[in-house]
Amino acid sequence: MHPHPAPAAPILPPRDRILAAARELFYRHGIRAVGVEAIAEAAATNKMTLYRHFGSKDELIAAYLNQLAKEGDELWERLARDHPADPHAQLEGWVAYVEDVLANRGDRGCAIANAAVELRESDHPARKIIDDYKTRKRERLVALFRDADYADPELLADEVFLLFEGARINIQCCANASGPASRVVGMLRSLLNEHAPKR
Amino acid sequence: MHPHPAPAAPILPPRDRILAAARELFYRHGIRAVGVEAIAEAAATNKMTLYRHFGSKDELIAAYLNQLAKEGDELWERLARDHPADPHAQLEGWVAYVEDVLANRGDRGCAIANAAVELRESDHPARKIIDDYKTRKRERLVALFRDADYADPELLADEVFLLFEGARINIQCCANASGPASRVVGMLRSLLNEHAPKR
DNA sequence: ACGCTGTGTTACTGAGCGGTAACTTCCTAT
DNA sequence: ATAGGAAGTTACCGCTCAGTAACACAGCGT
Repeated sequence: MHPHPAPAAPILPPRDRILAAARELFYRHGIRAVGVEAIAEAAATNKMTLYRHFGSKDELIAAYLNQLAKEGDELWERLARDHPADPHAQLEGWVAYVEDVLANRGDRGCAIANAAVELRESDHPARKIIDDYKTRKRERLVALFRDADYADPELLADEVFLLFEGARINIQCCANASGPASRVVGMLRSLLNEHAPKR
Repeated sequence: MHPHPAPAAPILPPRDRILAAARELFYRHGIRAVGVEAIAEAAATNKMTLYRHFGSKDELIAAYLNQLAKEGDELWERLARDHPADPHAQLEGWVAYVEDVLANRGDRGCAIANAAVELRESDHPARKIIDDYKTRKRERLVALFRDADYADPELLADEVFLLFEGARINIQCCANASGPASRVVGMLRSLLNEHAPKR
């Protein structure tokens, strides 16, 4: 009942509300399809406050993508923390995460990949965030396969990486939910087993 | 020198020029990023003529996607014609096509998949075209693997399909050209060999 | 009391968008 | 020769967009 610091206040500062609203709307309807006014309104605030925190829509987009990239990175850190010095378990944990993502009805694909499709200007501030994130993700997979003593970790990582990327883009092309994406987790597990290194 | 029917006239009727311009601009800059005025101008015509041939931008988008889908379908028909009753050769032909596509510098991914990302309204006329095309493509691959007597043609087709889709989306996320996509042709050939049926 | 800072509110600008009206020009079929 | 239709031209409508100005109002620490 303490009024001021509100231990777990349900009301966030405007900047966080704006970022949360942008995240929801950008992901659901697309970046170019959503105007700043709609975001401000969804954040229960107004355009002026939005522009005080983010100098332009492009900056807001960059902040949106930075947030997503940060959360993506945290997944890997969590995997490493939960299974220290056990790359096999980390790989399994990642596959479980993939399973979760693909099981989610109403998934609209990878928000970062979608942003790459929508933002094609090569000088857009978002491009570096996108490229860096995807490169980092691929390198994490390679490192994991290498640490797990798989032969040809680059090739295996690329294969696994592309299967997941393909699944998430294909979801958006098939109203039919029983498309190729529904089988990808099985493929991943098979790949891990088939190429399993010396045990 | 006959003036009228112009045997191989370099000047196409307006409708074709508009469609060609739309194709170029939509693919290069994105559908939402390009206005009808710019398309008309690039087609060396004007907005009125554009609207006489296509009732709205959405109809133009649909025509654009229909054209792409038709050309995609023609690839498969050409493969079947070039290698009649030889599904193995057809598969090899498809891989060669994939190799061509991925070797192309400045590739911006699958135009149809990109459209799926940009056009999320579930009632957009483009959605059906997109879904149908991707479903058809997947089924063609399945049929080809089945005809070629591969075991589990659905699984193999999905794997190959998703690898290609993943490669084309990933190209747009990596300024770095030596990304995972550069290895996908090798993966495809390995898959075809590894799972090769009784010869 | 004071000022400071962050927020809300309203109204506005200028540009670009999709789409249309009205008229002219030109080619072609008869 | 003439009429019809397709194409070009210009100007316009209404709307939405990103971004800004000016001002009012709060809470806060001093």
